[in-house]
Amino acid sequence: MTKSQSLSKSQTSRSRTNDPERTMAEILNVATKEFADKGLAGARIDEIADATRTSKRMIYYYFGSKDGLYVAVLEAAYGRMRQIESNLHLSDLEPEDALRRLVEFTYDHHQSNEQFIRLVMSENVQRGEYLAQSKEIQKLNGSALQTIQDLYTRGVKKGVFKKNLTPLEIHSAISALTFFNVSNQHTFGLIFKSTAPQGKAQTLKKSQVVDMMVSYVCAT
Amino acid sequence: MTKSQSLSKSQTSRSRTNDPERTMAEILNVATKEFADKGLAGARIDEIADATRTSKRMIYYYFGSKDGLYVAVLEAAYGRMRQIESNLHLSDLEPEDALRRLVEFTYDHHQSNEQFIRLVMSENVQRGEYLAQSKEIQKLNGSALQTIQDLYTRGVKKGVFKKNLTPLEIHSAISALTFFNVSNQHTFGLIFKSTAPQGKAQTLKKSQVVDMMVSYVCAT
DNA sequence: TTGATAATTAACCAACTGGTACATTCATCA
DNA sequence: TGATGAATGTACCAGTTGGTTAATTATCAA
Repeated sequence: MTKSQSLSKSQTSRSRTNDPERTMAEILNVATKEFADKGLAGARIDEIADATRTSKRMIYYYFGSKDGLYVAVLEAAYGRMRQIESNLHLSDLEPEDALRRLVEFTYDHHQSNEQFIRLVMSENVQRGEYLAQSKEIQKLNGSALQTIQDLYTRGVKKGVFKKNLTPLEIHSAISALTFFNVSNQHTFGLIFKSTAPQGKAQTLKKSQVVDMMVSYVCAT
Repeated sequence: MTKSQSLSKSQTSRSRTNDPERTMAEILNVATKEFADKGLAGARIDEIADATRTSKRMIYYYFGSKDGLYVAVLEAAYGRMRQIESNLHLSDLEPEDALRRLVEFTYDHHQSNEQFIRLVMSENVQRGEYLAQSKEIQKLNGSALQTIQDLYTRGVKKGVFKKNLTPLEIHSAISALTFFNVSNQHTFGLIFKSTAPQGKAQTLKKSQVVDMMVSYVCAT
């Protein structure tokens, strides 16, 4: 327990802690929630500040502007994403199993990271204008494709995969099927809710997405 | 040439035309562009008004509020969409050809109606909050599914389609593959642009989407 | 200890933005 | 024709919002 914590909380003027790292991290954390929730235009700097133990001034001190904060949030979110992605160990598995595993992982990952998906949606509504400003982003392009490249090459060599597919095609298809399921759940739910009475269930089940990808990639 | 046009344009006080239908239609039209472009929170009533031959007052006169206008825009966009969708004649074709045709149509349609896609994205960022307010929306749920239902049943009877798929599953898969391609083009383009040097080309080609759907729906 | 710099607070502001009050003109029908 | 309601234009407003000014406190190297 530090000395500052032993003071009464109602004291307004006494005892401040300087902890830039924690302040920045907290701002970024709260801002991520807010931007994911309301988008760039819908988010309010004042609300972000209020949800923080620090003040609005600090946001401008560390991030310069609302846009600057938004870009920082995007960078952090994409960074986290890449890190998680790189933790798969697909090279131990047979190509077809590896493909299944990759699809299942991506499905679950999108399913449980709605916040990230909402940030990506917002950014696409803004035509990638802010993501383009980030220099960090350039670095993380290849990794996901490399994983697929390896897996696919092994499968083709073994004769179980169709020839002439590109890693980008495969990645796009997996992304499309798993992303849409989360991103468009609300409008889809409204339009087809009477037809699909499965409660919270997604319209595309995990097994279906796996089947689709397997039947597409595997040789007939 | 009407009498009003023969007057000097600098005349501020003379000659007004009352044309409520045209006024409403123009507002709706401009608002659709603006909301599709910037989203609900990003759009500005003043900018919409300025892009119109009428005034901001008229927006409130006819649509009550910014939200009201936004809901009207959503309704009109979904209505147009449904109408176009219903103009396919798939019952003349063999099941497999009909499926191909449906996928191709949907692909092209999404490709050439980015405005609609952007509205749907915005609305999903807002968790469907405004679409849910529309009573019109309830009416248009079944039609797309009915088309697929018919087509699918024929295919199963003929033995060319897999059994135990639902129309909703098929519709979802087609939507996902064609929607994502447009909706996420910007972030995807930024991350994989160095890897995919095809200029404006989408990452998922039409033929690929058709192949995926055919190989998924058709019996092996 | 001290002095320079980094971190933080609180009050403030000008521009923006959704919305409105009010006066006025058009269209229509008795 | 004239009067009544619908349609429209102008000017305005109050609350919001991103951003700032200026003063204060913590931190740490010399």
